[in-house]
Amino acid sequence: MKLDTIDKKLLELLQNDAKQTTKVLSLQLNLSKTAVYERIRKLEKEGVIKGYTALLDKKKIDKAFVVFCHVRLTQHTKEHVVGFESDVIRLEEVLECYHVSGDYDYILKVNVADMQAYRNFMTSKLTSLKHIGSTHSIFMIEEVKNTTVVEL
Amino acid sequence: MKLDTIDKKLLELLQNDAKQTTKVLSLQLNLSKTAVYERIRKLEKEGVIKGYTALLDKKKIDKAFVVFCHVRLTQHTKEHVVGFESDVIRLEEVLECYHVSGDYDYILKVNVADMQAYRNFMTSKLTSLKHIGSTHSIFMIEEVKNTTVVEL
DNA sequence: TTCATAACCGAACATTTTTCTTTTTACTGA
DNA sequence: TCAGTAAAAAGAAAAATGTTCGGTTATGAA
Repeated sequence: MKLDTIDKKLLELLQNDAKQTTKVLSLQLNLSKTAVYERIRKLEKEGVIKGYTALLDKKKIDKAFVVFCHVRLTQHTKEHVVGFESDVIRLEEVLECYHVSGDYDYILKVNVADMQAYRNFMTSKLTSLKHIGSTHSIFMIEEVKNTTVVEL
Repeated sequence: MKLDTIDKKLLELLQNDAKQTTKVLSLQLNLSKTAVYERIRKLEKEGVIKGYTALLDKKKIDKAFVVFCHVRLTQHTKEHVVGFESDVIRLEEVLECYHVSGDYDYILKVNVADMQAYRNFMTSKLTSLKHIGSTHSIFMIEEVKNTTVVEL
C-alpha cells in the first residue's frame, strides 16, 4: 500500500492523539469528515494501523523499574531458538524481546516494580527457562525519552 | 492515587484496545456506562493514563530497522549531561533514550528505514552532537516481542 | 478523449459520549 | 449501633460523534 502526504499527516496526528474526533482531524487535514473516516478505515484494514492503546504512566502504576537484559543461549539450533522465543513471549514482565547481533543473542526489555521484583523475575522465571546460557543486566537510571510516535 | 481491582482491569482493557466503547467496557466490568466513564476520566485527570495512541506496523511504514545504540560521554559534568539529553530528545529517529548503569552512559533505541539510513543518522546527526565519546551499536535481527501493555 | 476507478462531499441516520439528577453504597465518629 | 457524610453508581436526556448513503468530482490508463 502506498501512503500519500495526507495519510502520513493523518498517521502522525493519530499517533499523537488517537482520541481526536474525525471533525478535528478533518479541519487539520482540509478534508471532509467522511474522507478522513474512510482513510482511517483503510489504514486499519491494510494493517498500517495495528490498533489503539492507552499509554500509562509507569511511575503511577508502580512499574518504574526498567532493565535491559542481554541473553546468550547455550546452543543455537532451531529447536533451542524456537523454544526460548515461545517461552519468553509468555513472560509478562518482558515488554520487548529482540534477536540481535553481537556478543549476546537477545535483548529483553524487562519492566517490573523494583530491584526486588527484578531479582525475583530473574531467579524464578528467566534463568529457569531451558537453553539459557549467560545473562547481563543493564539497569535504567533515568528515562530521558520514551515515545511510540514514529515520524513519517 | 490508589487503584482498585476494577481500575486495574479497566486499564488492562484500555491498553489492549483503547477504542472500545464504554458500553462494551461496562459489560466486561459489570458496571454502568456512567461509572466506567467517570473512572476513565479520573484516571486521565490523575495522569495514570497519559494519552491514547495509534500503533503502526513498522514494516508497512518503512521503518523496520531497529538499533540499540550505546553511548558514552566524554565527561559527566551536569552541563555535559543536560546538553546531551536535550539534544538527543530532539532526534526523531531516537524513540527511546535511557540513562543506564554499566560501561556506557546511555542506551538509545533508534528506528530508521535501513542500514543506509542508520549510517546517515550516525554520521550526520548522533556523532555530531557535543560531548559524545564512543558508541556501540547492536542491530536487531528480528523482533520477537514488542508490546506496550503492562500487566497490573 | 473516454472509460473505469478511486477519492471526496454533504446530508441523514445510528451510536456514543457527556451531563444531570437520583439512588445506593461505604465510611466515620459519637 | 446508628445517624451523618461523602464517594461511587445508576438511569435518562442531551449533545456530540461515528457511520452510511447517494451523488459528484478528480485521477489514471487505454
